[in-house]
Amino acid sequence: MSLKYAMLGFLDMIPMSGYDLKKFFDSSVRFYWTATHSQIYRTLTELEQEGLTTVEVVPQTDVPNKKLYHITDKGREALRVWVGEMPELPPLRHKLLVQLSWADRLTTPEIIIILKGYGHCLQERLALYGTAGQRELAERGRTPRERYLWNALRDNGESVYRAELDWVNRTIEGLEAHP
Amino acid sequence: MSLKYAMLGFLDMIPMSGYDLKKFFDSSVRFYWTATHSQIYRTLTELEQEGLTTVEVVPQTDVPNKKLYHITDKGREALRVWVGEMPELPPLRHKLLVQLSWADRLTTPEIIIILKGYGHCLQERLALYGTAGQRELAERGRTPRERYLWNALRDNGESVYRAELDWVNRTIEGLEAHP
DNA sequence: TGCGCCATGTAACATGTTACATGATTAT
DNA sequence: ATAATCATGTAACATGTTACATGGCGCA
Repeated sequence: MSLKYAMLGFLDMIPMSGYDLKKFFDSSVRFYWTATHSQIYRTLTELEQEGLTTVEVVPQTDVPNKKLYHITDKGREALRVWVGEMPELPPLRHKLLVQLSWADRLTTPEIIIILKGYGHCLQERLALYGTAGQRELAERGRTPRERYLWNALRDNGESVYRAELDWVNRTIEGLEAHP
Repeated sequence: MSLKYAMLGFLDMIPMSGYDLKKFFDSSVRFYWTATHSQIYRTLTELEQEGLTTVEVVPQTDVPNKKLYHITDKGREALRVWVGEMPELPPLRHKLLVQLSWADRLTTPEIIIILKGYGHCLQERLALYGTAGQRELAERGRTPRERYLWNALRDNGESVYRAELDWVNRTIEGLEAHP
């Protein structure tokens, strides 16, 4: 369900096409929700059928036509209700941790290589959070409170990834004592 | 794919039924992978078709018959290979963060209620990590290194959830300055 | 009398991924 | 030449959830 409302939120900022939505997902929400273009086009059709959006076809010269999706009042109301729902812990599906569960089949250096690989991914992600582009995104919020919330989202990602990076380093150190 | 190998790992400890597997998932792996019984039975059929397991039907009196799944040599080899794969960041799908993205539609007290609700979930989860049962689980590892790894898994969960809990409290404090 | 444990499964649905499919324009 | 950008979509598949279906035993 979250995808639907993530999309509605974007459409409530400004009407856009599936192609535009994909770009927004890749550039801003990438860190806590992802979607492929197949999923986005499918979901746009559903949103329209449910009356949460309407479509406007914009003819363009030279480039293909664009279908601009506008949120309806019903869509805005549905979004408001969903945003107020009680949250739960996201169901974790952490491949690395499953691998480590059964990693006693590998040598210690092999396990360390895997952990280092994961640490490298974490560092890349953290570097992205630090870029100017990501900081500016939060400044596009429409009210001071929205800007505060968007910065809090970045803070969440940074904190969690940093905690995992510390854990990776701790775990490698401990492993070196297990030959 | 992870589910398949999470199951193979359990079957390599001791042959068991789908019912047993479900209990193991609920009691030990629950924190970083989950599965419903439908999924487990479906996957067991697949594992058998791929020759990674064999089945032994154990007649029982009074209770329904049991199908014990045994891992094969091919299964053990497939597990070893999978465990050595290079890890990636798990794709995050964090409903709370999507909600917060669009939460400017709510009043500040409403947002704080949601954050507090999430903080409550985190505390419950952290309390589980601290119980004796969870500590003992790690002690069932078959080698010192496996016990070390299983404790590291618990450490990962604890660290990440604690980081999120700190973030929740920080964010609530900051929000109280935004009326 | 009703609930939880034991133990299996199927069916329908929702969600997410990958590959297939088209086709013009612009930059290297 | 060839790749990227713009812009749409479908088909097949993989994965995950919920509801339906059965049936005996032991406990409160």
